[in-house]
Amino acid sequence: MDSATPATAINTIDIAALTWTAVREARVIVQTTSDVDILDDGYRWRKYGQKVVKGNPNPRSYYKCTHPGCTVRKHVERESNDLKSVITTYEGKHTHEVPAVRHPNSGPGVVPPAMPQPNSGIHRRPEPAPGSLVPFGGAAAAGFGSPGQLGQAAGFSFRMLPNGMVVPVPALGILVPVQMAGRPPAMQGYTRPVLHTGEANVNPAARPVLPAASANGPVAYQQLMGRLSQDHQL
DNA sequence: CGGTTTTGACCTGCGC
DNA sequence: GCGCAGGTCAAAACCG
Repeated sequence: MDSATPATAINTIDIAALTWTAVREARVIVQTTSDVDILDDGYRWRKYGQKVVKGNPNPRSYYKCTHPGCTVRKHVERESNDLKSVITTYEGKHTHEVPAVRHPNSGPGVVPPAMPQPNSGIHRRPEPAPGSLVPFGGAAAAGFGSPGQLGQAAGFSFRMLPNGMVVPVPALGILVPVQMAGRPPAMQGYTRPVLHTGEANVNPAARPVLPAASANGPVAYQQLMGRLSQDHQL
């Protein structure tokens, strides 16, 4: 039994790297500190596979966006040395709006809620991880969508860095829309960047300037995607 | 009944 | 050329 509330503490989220290939494929890696594996980003995902990767006893789960025609995929895995750390890798760009069932009034330019309601979540069941996981329906929603649950932590912490770069994220959220300098479109041979928050793998010279964007609240992933797309004129 | 999750097998690519 | 690892697909089962 948890000593704390069942609500997950989403402390930090790092969009650590993104890779743009010649085929307009976006890769965004998000690292979160959470008890739940899945980040409820408002889209609907269907799990299509699970695999144990070398060097990590925790299985990696593969998800596809369930929207017709949308080929966006994401992988979710936990760090072997930190079960609280969840790494979500998004590949591709959504060709549709967030299937939100709650804010039909959200127009362009409007920042949609970071997290939809538990009901509009992604999956019905959490993965039977050895840890004390809670159904992301409630946990994710509580963590992301309820400011009161986590205080300032309710906001997202976004970090976009050149692939393979790591930056320790402060407690407060920061949005960093930084363009990728580019990386060889090595889809197959792509190697996941090191994703350890707090690790000193950062090249100071390459660190982007971080605008204070967290004050306004959380930022949805899809907005992030959209921003990236605009930056790259996809 | 529809949609999603689970699990195993198969295929492809890379490294040695 | 062989082996290893990663990623994807397909079929069956389960839940709402």
